[in-house]
Amino acid sequence: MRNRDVAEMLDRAARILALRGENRYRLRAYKKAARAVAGLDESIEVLIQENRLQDLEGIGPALAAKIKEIVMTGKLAMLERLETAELPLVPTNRSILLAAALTFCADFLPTLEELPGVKQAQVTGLVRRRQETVSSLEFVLAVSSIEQAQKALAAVPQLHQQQWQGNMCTAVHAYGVEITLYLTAAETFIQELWQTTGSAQHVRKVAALIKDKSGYDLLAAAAGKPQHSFASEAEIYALAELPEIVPELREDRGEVEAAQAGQLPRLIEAADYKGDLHVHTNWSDGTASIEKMAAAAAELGYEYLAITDHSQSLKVAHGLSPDRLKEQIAFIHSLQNKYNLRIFAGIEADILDDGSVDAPDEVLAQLDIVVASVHSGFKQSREKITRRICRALQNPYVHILGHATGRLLGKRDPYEVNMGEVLRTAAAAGTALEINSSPDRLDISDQVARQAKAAGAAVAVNTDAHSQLELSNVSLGLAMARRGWLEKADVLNTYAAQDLLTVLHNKNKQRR
DNA sequence: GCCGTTTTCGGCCCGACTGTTTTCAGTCG
Repeated sequence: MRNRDVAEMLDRAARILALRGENRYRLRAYKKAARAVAGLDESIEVLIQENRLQDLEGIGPALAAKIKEIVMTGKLAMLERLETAELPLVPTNRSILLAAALTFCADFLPTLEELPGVKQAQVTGLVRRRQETVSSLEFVLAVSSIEQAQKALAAVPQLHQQQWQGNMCTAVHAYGVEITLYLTAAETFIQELWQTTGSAQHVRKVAALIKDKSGYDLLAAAAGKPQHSFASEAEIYALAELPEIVPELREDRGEVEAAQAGQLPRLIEAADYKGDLHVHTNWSDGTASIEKMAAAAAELGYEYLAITDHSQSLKVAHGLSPDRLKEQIAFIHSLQNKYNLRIFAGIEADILDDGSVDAPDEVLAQLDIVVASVHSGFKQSREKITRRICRALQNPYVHILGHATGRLLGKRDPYEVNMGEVLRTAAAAGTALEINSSPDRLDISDQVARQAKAAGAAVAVNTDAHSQLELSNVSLGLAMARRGWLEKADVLNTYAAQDLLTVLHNKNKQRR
């Protein structure tokens, strides 16, 4: 087993403990252990053989035993015990982050699939549409007999408080999250999947079109005996004389009309993504070295990676002084060609109180990429913070505005910024907006990303990773980009390295 | 969960700056 697999398992455990509302220091211990394992220079198996696990910082007897268990069995019995434990009978999570929801669904789906009489199971609803937070986790099950499936479900120890309403079951999972299950026959599985994926308005609109075009009442048929058994959702859209609309777009925000006009966007895909433009290292507040981050990015198949540590004003994060930054630039240059990817020298520079950028121009000019972000004065007035951000956007050295609203989902409101003005200013200045992929940021949001495109501003999908493992959060940012109707050409991270530099460099020329 | 110890439970990264500054809790990633 590779170190990264073990690290991912520990990270997953942390996410599940978070879902259950566990002690945050316990979570932190798991996350810290995950990072320690991910950052090892030697194989975890060697450490186990030589009984050296507890030499690692942050790994004590309990985590050492769990790491051994993961390597030996590929599983963690602790998680299975948690599932069957007496639960906190009140759902602990009213608003679940998409990242936690996806982890949970991936874990729970096999349990459902393996139930007697269940032929097929799939995630549906808001998670399938990749909404940033969800309240209930929804699944569709194709079953041979409803009665048999009901009986099987009643015996699932994780699912408490089961309540039936027709073929729909709501329950509380032992992790304290709300579950909704839709049971249907195999012949109606696709239709049920489509209807429960929603949104309700999207479904109604497409169903009305189908009725219009073919006279077939899809929604009425769902209750009775349907004439059609669909093999794919594309067949449903075909009845409406539409191309298939992907789940992320099904919000009734113009996607049906766009489909009718043959103008659906060709959404950005993971394969289009060529590199992360905002990551931290242990030069500031990241946990991994530049070399480790580069190696991890190369392993993901990236063409480039921008190292963007914090600037000097952010003392808590050990922001880099200009001298330290110059040292880092030189070090990054010395690393070129050592990894199978291009490493860009960059910075995440604070936008200071007056809108100036927290590094001297002389140093900024030496950088490949400058992300500018607000890290202070979150409670400033709308006028002041908007003016401040817009001034930074117009700075010739600034390429990307980092996490433009500063929100932390469920924890901190966005600052009062006039986003319309920010988007107009960004478009005029040729500065991109970031979709920050941190699970609790997802900032800018899907809807603002769409407005950015409409305003003519470019978007960059970045992770703001503080460890190698966090690089994989990019899938969340890409989901937001897709929900924001973004295509490959709208996103800077799809450009080849040289094209990217040309675009960034052109901004400098324009403004000087 | 770990860690460090005034060894067995309490605190848990860092640290300068802010402010309806008289003395310290809250802010930031």
